[in-house]
Amino acid sequence: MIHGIKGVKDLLPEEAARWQVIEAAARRLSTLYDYREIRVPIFEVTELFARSIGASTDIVEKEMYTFQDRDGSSLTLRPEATAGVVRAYIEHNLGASPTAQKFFYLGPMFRHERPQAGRLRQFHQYGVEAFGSVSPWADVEVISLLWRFLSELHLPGLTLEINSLGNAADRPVYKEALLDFLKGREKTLCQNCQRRMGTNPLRVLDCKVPTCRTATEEAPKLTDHLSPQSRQHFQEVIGGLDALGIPYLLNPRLVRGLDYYTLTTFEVTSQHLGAQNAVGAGGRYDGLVETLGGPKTPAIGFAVGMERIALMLPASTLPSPGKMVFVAAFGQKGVPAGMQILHELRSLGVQSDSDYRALTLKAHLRQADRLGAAFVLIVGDDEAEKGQVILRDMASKEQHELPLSAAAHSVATRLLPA
RNA sequence: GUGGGUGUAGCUCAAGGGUAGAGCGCCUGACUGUGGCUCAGGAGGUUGCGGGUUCGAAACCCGUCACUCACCCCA
Repeated sequence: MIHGIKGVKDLLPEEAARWQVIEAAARRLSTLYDYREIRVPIFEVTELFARSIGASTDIVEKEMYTFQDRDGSSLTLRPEATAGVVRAYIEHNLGASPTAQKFFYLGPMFRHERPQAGRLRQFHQYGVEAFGSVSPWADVEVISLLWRFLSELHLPGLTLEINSLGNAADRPVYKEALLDFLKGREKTLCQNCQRRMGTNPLRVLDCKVPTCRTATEEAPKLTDHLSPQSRQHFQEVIGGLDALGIPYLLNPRLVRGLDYYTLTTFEVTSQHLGAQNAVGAGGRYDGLVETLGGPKTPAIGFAVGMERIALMLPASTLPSPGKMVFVAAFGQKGVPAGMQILHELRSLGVQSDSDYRALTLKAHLRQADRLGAAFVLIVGDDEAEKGQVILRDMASKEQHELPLSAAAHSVATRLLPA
């Protein structure tokens, strides 16, 4: 038997219904905030991701699905969507538009990691990107949209954490200061952190090992090393969140894994997930458009993991299924008559079904019950000959006869809102 | 890439060397043209796969594959 690829899952109809709720909320709220949908390819030239995400990040070093095209060029299944959106923004010269360019996207991403709870090799993200504004209010808007989206889905136990990484000039200065501090206590750090000192010292702050946490208790804080401009930007973002009543936690240890982030970074976590507890995250990336060959353009965005949201989505947010009509058609003359009614019902916009395998009335009614039909139209040979059908209300068991020609219309007016 | 856990009926799980079981689901009948509920009956298994130990293996050993959780890292 051929089975699916490790870490790549099928969404069966029952679960797809949950996803539709999530996707509908994403589209509705994005539109409400005046973000427009953008659809970019799920694969791009490898270099795009290497340049944007950062050549020395885990994603680029060991997690990308990269393959050779027939002409020998290297292509990669997108591990995230920001790079592709920025590429499209530059390629179509969207920055030339007089209005701010704000986009949202929805779709699959690919990373070759060992699967675990809330982490798959093909996973799905909803995200937004806002180009063109340096204003802290752009940061606030993006965070506000993220928070509203998660709130409207009634996800439990959420925490919003926020930090500033400073601008491109601030970071090297801080990195230096942090390294000086860490060198003094290298021995007390875990193996991982000793390695991180060489690769990405900022991540040492993010370590969960208790001894590392205490060792870095006194570490210089990123927020203390911000330039006045960076500091002011951060203060204004915080002030904006306060003004809108969005609850947050300042976390000076919050460091993000992608190289392109600058200034504001944020992350929403939940206590109701496993070890992979980040529901959504994002930040500002003022240098990325320029890095990829576009005009100097400030930008900010977020991405949320749909699988992680689906894991937490309470049953109460799921809509109840619509009422459907089942046509129980059997016998030489009953079947054609029933199929005619089924066709009419569907033409009138009534959700309806039949079962071509069922040969007896009993079998039909059992199927109707399983499908949760509100009404059943019974058409056997007797009814077909009389030109009548029986309408059965499944809940009350009440039945009455209708003329065959008027049956579909009669049921439609009964079910559809006037 | 590393480590732990688990693989038995369609599903959830028992049986821990001696005849493979339960609940749910499915099928049939009671009800020959009326669903659910009840009752009676029935079908369904190379115990993931390959080897080994043993008179005898679902169980013990080795290998392998799959799933799963965690590390790294991330949404």
